[in-house]
Amino acid sequence: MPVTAAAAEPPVEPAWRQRAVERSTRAAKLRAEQRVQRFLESAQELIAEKGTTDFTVQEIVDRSKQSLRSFYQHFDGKHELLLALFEDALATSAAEIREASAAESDPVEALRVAVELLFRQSHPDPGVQRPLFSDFALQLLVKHPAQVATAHLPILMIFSDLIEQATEAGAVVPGKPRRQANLVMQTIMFAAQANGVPADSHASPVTAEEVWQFCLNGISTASTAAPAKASASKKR
Amino acid sequence: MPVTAAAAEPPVEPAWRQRAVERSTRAAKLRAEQRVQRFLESAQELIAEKGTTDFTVQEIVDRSKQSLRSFYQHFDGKHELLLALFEDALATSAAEIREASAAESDPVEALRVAVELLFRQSHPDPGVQRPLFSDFALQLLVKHPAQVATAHLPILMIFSDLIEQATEAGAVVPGKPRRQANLVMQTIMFAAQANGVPADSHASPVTAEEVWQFCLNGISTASTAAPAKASASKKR
DNA sequence: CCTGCGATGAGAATAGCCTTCTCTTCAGAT
DNA sequence: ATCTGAAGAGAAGGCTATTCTCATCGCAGG
Repeated sequence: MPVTAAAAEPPVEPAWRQRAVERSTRAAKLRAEQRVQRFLESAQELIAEKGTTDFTVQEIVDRSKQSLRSFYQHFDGKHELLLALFEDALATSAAEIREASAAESDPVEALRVAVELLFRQSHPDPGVQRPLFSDFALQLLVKHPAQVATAHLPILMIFSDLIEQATEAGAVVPGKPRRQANLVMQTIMFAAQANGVPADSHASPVTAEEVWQFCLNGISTASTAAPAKASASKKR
Repeated sequence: MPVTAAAAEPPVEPAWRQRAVERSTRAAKLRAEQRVQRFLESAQELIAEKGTTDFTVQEIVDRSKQSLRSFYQHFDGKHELLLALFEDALATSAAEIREASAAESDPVEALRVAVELLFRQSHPDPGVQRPLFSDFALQLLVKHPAQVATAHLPILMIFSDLIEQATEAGAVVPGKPRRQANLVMQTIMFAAQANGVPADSHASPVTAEEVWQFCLNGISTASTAAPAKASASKKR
């Protein structure tokens, strides 16, 4: 078994060689990225058109005028492609939320704006489907929770920040912003998702306003430290 | 085209014939139910063993010592079977919750018990997997929300009742119990589900206690009617 | 110009599933 | 005893993702 040559040996590796290789490589990398981009765009078109992530790999390939061979050269599989789109969508979403909430001076208002915007974004709107937020996100939640957590991170951070600011402003009692943000985020996203469709007639969908009130109250006194030996009811 | 004979004609339909047919039928129905039962039990065993709903129909068939032919005679497909198990599981869950909470005299305590029990039940425990609550439930949520709503109904009722009682006891301010119950239920179930696995190391799972506090506060002042022109922050 | 190599295209082949179909067999009702 | 409908056995169909084969193509180095 020979010693690993290309692992970590800058001293014996002539710099010119590296540069040469790098130059050779750059062009190829660019082409590859363009191909990847075409796959991604085709996939997004299909999602927009079919309102589902149930298209076939073949469809992506056909639409992007490329080949299966190439697809699997660039992606580990359909799953990886969807994951890429998913993270992208959430990052975009996060950016929008951050921007919208930054426009508010009052911390509580900022939080409210963020909550309502996220609610709308997560809502299965008739007209503009967002299968990446429903379809795929839930699948992912079961099979690869860690990836979901990663993808949620940007949004989580925003809410964490907003809650912290609201706390500092004295609008809500101190708690653990990160954990509170977690609960708030999940409540919003799932409530929007689960109540998006009429389902049974006797249950009208939950509104953004309701979710907002629920969450605001929810974090207003979230005591987490107390061991609470079932004596929670008589605290204070 | 002959007139429909067996549709709805009690007057011309001799009673003895009905009884005769009924008698003929009963035995067959029993046998059918036994077969269905065997399928269901085999499926549950598989779920318990594999911790997933990803078993094949063939496996169910083999284990139950029956045939594919028979399986599709009794179920519309794998989906229907899972749905049956799902509803059953939730109904059982509901019964447990109702029983546990009924043991508490204080309405708030009763609600707390219910929340924590549902949380535990929805939690992907290492050891006792409950794929019906995660795996399948989420799939269903995307494709057949109405069926999920139906299956959730029993549990929803319980929480609705509990909240109402707590309200009457003056423990929480009046709101819309049904809608509040909806939010509470979803928050609990999804929080348990999403935070069951470690995911990323920097985020320790949410605890039952946290969820309880969050929900209790959440419904403690859920004003839904007021247009709330951002004046919410200065309540009381 | 030529040559070799890695990336592509085109599409066949593989594999895993659910679901349906055909052909028998069998149990129970009349 | 016969007839009918349910059930067993297993092949066949259909749909996908994924892999494999072979022919091309673009391009950097000789």
